[in-house]
Amino acid sequence: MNYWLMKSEPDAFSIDDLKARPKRREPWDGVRNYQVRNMMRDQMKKGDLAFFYHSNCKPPAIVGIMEIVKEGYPDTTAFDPEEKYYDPKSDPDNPRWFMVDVKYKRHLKREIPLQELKEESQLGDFALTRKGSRLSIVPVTEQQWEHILAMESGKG
DNA sequence: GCCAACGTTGGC
DNA sequence: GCCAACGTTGGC
Repeated sequence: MNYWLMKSEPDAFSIDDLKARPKRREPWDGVRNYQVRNMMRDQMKKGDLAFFYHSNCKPPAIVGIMEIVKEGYPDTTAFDPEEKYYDPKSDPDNPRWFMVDVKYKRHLKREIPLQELKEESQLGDFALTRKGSRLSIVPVTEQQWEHILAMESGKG
């Protein structure tokens, strides 16, 4: 059982958008970064839990929880020239990009802003707040997961 | 809108 | 394999 944090710009796809999808499920497509691709293809397992993080907004924050419901499989949006994330170098016979399916679990009782996560020294070396980190999916340790859930009800 | 930090591309 | 140029991310 692994834990993750997955970023999305709420203007493009928010947690409310996910909740509104049929069966509250959606493929997490459009990732075009090799490190993140590798995580989705190799490490993310069915049943893993992930924080939904709103990025590039005010304030950037963890807003909810979702579950990985389908493990890595080829990202078909890479094959379609009509798609925003079309990549002519991804061959259907040898796909370059992968995605997972996620399912909405719940909103947090309150949003936990990035600023608060940065100030929380007990989170230790957290991939989200590491200097220069720009990955759209980052691993979360079990300790960090539990601590953030405690922050959910501990303040605000 | 700015820009630091990274990642990717492609000429050599 | 090096590295300059360029593109992207995402906080601020």
